[in-house]
Amino acid sequence: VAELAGVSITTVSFVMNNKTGSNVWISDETRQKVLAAARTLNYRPLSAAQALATKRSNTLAVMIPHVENLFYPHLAAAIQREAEKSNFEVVIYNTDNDPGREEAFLDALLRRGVDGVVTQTYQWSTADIDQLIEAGVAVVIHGDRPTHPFADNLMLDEVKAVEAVMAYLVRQGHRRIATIAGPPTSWGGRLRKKGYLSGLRRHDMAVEESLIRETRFKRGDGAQAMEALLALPEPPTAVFAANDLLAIDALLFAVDAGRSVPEDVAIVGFDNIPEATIVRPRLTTVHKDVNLLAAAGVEMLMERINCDEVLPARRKILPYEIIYRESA
Amino acid sequence: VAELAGVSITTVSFVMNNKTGSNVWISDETRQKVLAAARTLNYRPLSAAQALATKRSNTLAVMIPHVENLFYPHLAAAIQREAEKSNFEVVIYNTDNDPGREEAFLDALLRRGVDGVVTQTYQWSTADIDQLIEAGVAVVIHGDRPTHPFADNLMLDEVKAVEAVMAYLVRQGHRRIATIAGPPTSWGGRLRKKGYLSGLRRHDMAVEESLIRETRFKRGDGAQAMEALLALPEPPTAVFAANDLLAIDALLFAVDAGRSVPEDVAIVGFDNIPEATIVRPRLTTVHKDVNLLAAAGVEMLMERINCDEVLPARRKILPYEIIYRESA
DNA sequence: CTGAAAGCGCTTACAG
DNA sequence: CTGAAAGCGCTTACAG
Repeated sequence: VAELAGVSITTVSFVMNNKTGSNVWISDETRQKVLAAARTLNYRPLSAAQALATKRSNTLAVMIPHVENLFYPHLAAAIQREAEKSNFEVVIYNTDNDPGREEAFLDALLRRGVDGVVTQTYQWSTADIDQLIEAGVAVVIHGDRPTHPFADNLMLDEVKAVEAVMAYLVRQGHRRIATIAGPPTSWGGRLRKKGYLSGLRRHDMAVEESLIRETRFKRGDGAQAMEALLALPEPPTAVFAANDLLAIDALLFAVDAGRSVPEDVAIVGFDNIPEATIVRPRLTTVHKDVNLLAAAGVEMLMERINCDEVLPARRKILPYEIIYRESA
Repeated sequence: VAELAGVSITTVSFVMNNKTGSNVWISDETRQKVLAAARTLNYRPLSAAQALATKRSNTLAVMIPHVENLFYPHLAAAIQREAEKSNFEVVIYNTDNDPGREEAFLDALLRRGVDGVVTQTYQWSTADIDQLIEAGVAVVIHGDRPTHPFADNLMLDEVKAVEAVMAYLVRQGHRRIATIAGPPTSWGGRLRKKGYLSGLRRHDMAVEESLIRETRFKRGDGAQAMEALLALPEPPTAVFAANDLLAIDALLFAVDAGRSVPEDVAIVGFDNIPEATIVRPRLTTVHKDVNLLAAAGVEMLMERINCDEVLPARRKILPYEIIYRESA
């Protein structure tokens, strides 16, 4: 390649990688020559070749379950910024919650030989994760499922967060609290529902099936759920939605239907996406910090990657915070 | 690799790639053997090795200027879905409009040896694009800059779209129309401003500097601009914002300041992002179709990739549509 | 119908 | 301080 400018290809490789370590020394003179040549030739080592030779791709992957929820693009971007600091590339993969696409992602991961992945998945089995681990890829999972002896978990204490929301709602005088729960197939949906249920219990409120609406995490589903809730003979005075997408949907439906929020129904969400401040009234919600998540995730990944043995599972719980705005 | 299951590594490669073409024939028997072995071994060819051997990465890159504008995550996701049909991976790169990150992206592109890229860039020079073309990567650019003899352009007729918006506003009786123009460094900003100006001209309205606010494309900037506009001795009765992010910002500011939209000020945006329907009043805007953009972009890329010579520049203009909602 | 061999562009012991 | 050589895991003429 760039040895057209003086020396051996070995030497070029050494200076490009600053391999001035163990028993390699490059004279300043040749180093300059090489650097100059590289510059004029506009030389850039092909990452595919490097990956092949070193068995390290310097690539991280992140899987996001959908794009329409701004939380995920933001998370992905944050991870990208974070990974750059360690000179890692990141490839972002959107599955739209499609099991087929999750499988395809697993395949792509393995074929590309990424060094690590941070993911949130509905479908992967322990066997799938085994494959990754065996292939030497580090994995951190958002949420607590599936648990795996050699994969890390990264999450908020979502149950506790929702319990705190419930306590707040009760303090506001609410005794009929509904939830728009999201899909039970998602760990987030399950955890948040669990928090709702235990919140009910702690305050001696009965669970009423009609106040629990399971939905997907899709735009539109929140409105539908809210419609059903408002049509109840005895409608709830407050509703906790399992994420902001749903909450905003529900809030808009209520407002457009002529109810006032929070007077007629209080609404609180989860995630704190940017849209939470552009609806009126502004959405009260629990803040899930994308940058914290990204930093912690990449850090855990890096520790695994820069370590020879495969570490046992770790679990990291990040802080949450309730953001009190106008909807509750 | 998987030849532990019978035959030569050549044969494996042949069956994996269905290379049953020119002078290669594989007996059904061996084919089955190989397939079976591959399955039990869970074999997946390493893409890095394939890329190295074939000089083709089967990867597309897309650069997006920011994430906070949902338009771009959506565009990226659409491109990803589209590329999958041709069995291409796509790597998404977010620059946040940072020139340094744009440079880094160029570098990453070249090193990774992507086959094609669709981009929208403020900073790349013709020389930068030359580098890509020479390296054999196909490039399609959103917008019309920089023009390059061997890169394709893909865009709406943004000028005409804005002229249509202006005509509509005039038809509604507006004679004092302002614009929140976005940055003049972006082609979108420039084009849309051009449309605004020519719209003014067509309807014999004078251009008034105080009615033209140049901003970044950042959340918050629209509010600031709207504040200035409303504080004018003679405020505008309508404002065209260069994108929905800005428009929504402006709309919220006006509403929160007690003006009614569109009675006191009409507002129209550009892009038609999902948020446009979650503000009240709902935003009137021009629809820029992400799926069309993605399909056309990937198609142009594929044509270049599957063609031996390098095609001369082409330009594709996509249709736009004004979506009339409540804000104007 | 199938295999041996060279080559893709790098890195890394190993010699000198 | 520097270079020759093997090897990373694939593909692809070329022989047979």
